[in-house]
Parts: sequence; C-alpha cells; structure tokens
Amino acid sequence: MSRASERAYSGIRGMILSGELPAGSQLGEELLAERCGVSRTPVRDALRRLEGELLVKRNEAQRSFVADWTLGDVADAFELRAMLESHAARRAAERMDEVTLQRLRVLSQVISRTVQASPPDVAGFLEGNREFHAIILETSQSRRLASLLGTLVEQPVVWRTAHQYGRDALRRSQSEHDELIAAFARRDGAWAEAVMAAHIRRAFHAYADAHQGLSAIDGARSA
Amino acid sequence: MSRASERAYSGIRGMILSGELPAGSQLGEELLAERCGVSRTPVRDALRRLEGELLVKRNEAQRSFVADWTLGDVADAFELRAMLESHAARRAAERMDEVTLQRLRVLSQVISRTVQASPPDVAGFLEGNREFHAIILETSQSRRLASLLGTLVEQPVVWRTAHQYGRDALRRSQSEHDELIAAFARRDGAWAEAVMAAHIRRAFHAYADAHQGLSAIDGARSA
DNA sequence: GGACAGCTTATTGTATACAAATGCTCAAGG
DNA sequence: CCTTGAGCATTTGTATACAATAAGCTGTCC
Repeated sequence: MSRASERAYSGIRGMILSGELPAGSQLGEELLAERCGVSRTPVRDALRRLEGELLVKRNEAQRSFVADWTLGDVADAFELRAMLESHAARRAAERMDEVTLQRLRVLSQVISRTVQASPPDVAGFLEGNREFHAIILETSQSRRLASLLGTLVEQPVVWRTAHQYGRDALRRSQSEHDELIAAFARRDGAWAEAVMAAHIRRAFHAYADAHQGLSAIDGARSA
Repeated sequence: MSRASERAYSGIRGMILSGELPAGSQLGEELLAERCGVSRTPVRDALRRLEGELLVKRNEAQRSFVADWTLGDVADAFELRAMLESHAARRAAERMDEVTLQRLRVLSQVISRTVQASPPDVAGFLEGNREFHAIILETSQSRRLASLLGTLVEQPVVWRTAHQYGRDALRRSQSEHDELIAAFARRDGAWAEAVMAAHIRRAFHAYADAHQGLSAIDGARSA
C-alpha cells in the first residue's frame, strides 16, 4: 500500500486496538483524516479495509463505528481460523517439498531460541510464529484460502493473547510446531490438519481463560 | 452502496463475467470510469471490492487486471465454499427454530414448482436457491462466517453452471434441500453438514464436467 | 404536552485537479 | 548488437471542493 493509505490504515487500526477509540464510537472521516495527518481519501480506503476485517461496522446510513466484539465473536473468529488454517496445513502437507521443509525446520530452531531466552523473547516468538504460519499458507497454494485468512484479523488477537503466555505455553506452542513439521515430513495431511486445529483451539482457550466474562476488546485493554 | 459506486461495481463485474473484458487485460481506472459513466473515485472503490473477491488482481505496481481463473482456482473456491457452507449448515441445525424451519419448508415448495414448470424456471430456481442458502447462513449466526462467504463469488459460478442443469440435476438439487430440512428438523448438525458438503461438491463436478480442460472464465463464455 | 414538519447542520459520496510513481521509448555508448 | 540511462507518457495516489443525503433541532400545530 502507498504511504498515506497505509498510515491511515495502521493508524486507525492502532487507535481501535489500543482502545483510544472505544467500541461503539463513531468514526468520522474528517476527524480520522486529521488525526492521521492525511486527507479523507486514504481514510476511506482504510475504513473499507477495516470493515472487511469486521473491526469497523457501518450502519444503514453508511456511518462507521468501532465494532464491539463479544467473546462469541472472538470464538467465531478462532473457530473459522482453526478450520481454514487446518485445511491449509492439510494442503501444505500434500504439497510439501524438501526445501520448504528445511526452511520450517530452521525457523523452528529460531523460534526455539526465543522461547529459551531469559526472559522469553515474546516479540521474536510472535514474529517467528507469524512466518511459520505464512510459509504453511504459501505452501498450501490456494490464493483464495490466503485471501480469506487475510481478512481474519488473527494478528491482533494473537498479539494480545501472547502476552498472557508464560514460558510453558510458549514451549507447548513450540512443540506443536515440531509436530506439524513431523506431519509435513511424512506428507500426512490428516495429521497436519489435526495438529493445526488443536494448535489454534488451544490458543482460543488461552484467550478465553484470560478474558472470561469481559467483552473481547475491552477485556484485552484492561487486563 | 450509493448510486455511482454500485454502478461501477456491477458494471465492471458484468464486463468481466460476460467476457467483454478478457482475462488478463489491464483495467485502467480512467477507461472504466468513462465506460461506467462515473468518475475514478467510485471506480477505485469497485476495484477494491472486486479485488477482494479475486475477480481482479493487482500487480506489484498497483495496476489492476482481470484475474484469470484456472480450473484449479475454481476448484479451490468450491472446496472452501463447501467447507464454510457445511459449517454454516451445522451451526444452523444447532440453532434452528420452528419459524425458520417453516420458512425453509415453504421456500422448498416454491423451488419445487420452478423445477416442475415446463420449461424449468431456471431463474426462479436460482433465486430460490440463493434465498435458501441465505436463510441457512443467517441462522448460523456468525457474522464472520457470513462475511467470508460473501467474498466467495459463488454466485457467478453458480449462475453459469445452472444453465448446464437439466431438469434431472435441478430435481436432485431440490431433493438435497429437502434432506437438509430433515436434518434441520432433527437438529442434527453432523447430518446437515454432510448433506451440504455433498450438495456443493456435486455442483462443482457438474461445473468441471462442463468446462473440462478450459480455463474457467473463458470456458464459461465459449461453452 | 406531544408529534410532526421544515430547516439547519453534520457527514458521506463524487468529481476533478494535481502529485508521485511506474513503465516505456529511444538514443547513445560500449 | 546489446546494454543502459534519461526523458516522456501513462497510470495510480492524494487532496480538495462541491453535491447529496441523513440526522438533529426547533418551532408550530393539534
């Protein structure tokens, strides 16, 4: 994306996720433009993108508001992500080649080091985790699947849950990565699918435990 | 959507699906604006939407082109749609109420009449089919699922395949609707999921048989 | 006192002008 | 003849002005 458009997108997204713009508040294009230091045009682009990700909703009169995510909505997102990513894992296993497998093994080593560091390098872990999933998605060779998963704003949710992670949880996540690699090495699609589904569903429950009874975004902010 | 924006969207989409704009051809914003009788602003909106639906792809320099769908891409779309819609059917079964069930039964009757007409009322069938699926999606109560399925441009593909349908195929489709209703009546999520998966996978094979060896969009046009 | 109509104001939609970036052409030099 | 680079043309990105539309408010009528 171009400079102003990207600035508007990440700016607005950041303001929503940080809670600076509380759930339900109206998003006037002019105000956002001013706060992001761009004109209304890129702001409109950004709002459309965020609407696609369901971070922003629009009423019948085309006015935009910060969406209020219930725990149920987050559960939905995780459930769909589990379904789509495990499907991606199955396809990736069926299409795996040695070069990619080696890349995953190396990456797993890197992630392993972030977990073992004292204190654990959570940012590094998340970056490695992100790349791990990206490689799998790429190997699944379905543009459409990639497109759908792109709209599932997993990243902010993952980001917030990861801060709840202790070293144990990180280690468990790491061992699931290794099991995925084992499944890929055997080209066992069903195995990969099952491991990935478990991987993501566990992440959801870690999230739910941390935010029990609170609305999703508010909960993450005040926790 | 507002008037000009909608005009641009449906205009460009129509030009792509009809083959007026062949796969791979560049989509200059200015040209499209002229042909749709609007300015570049709504054209840009429309291109973003179409890009989300993967009917349009953009190269690294932000130029837009008509996407060329291979049979594999279409297979991908059907596979994902089967996965998501069967998930929706499962959720719908688990959340089904008597009023909705009755609506589906009535709608099934209406669809049945379109099949029995001479000649079969294909347009009416498709409209009924669309509404049938929409009710299920609504009953599944997942905004996110609805959002994802919305980006799967099933409609144009369904539309084109339906013209291949003879009365037999329409009748089979109809009987699958009735089986879905039976599954809903028993609140049997697994049954509903299985029937829906079969329903959509069959539709894919009808498509594949009709367009064997041809690229998807070209094939549909020249068939 | 309540409800409704019309006006005022706020907000989004559209068009257009201009800026920036990309690709292309053509010419010059190795 | 191929390569390379500069300038030009084309295309997209951004800003801004204006138009359309919806919301809110006020005053009047019942």
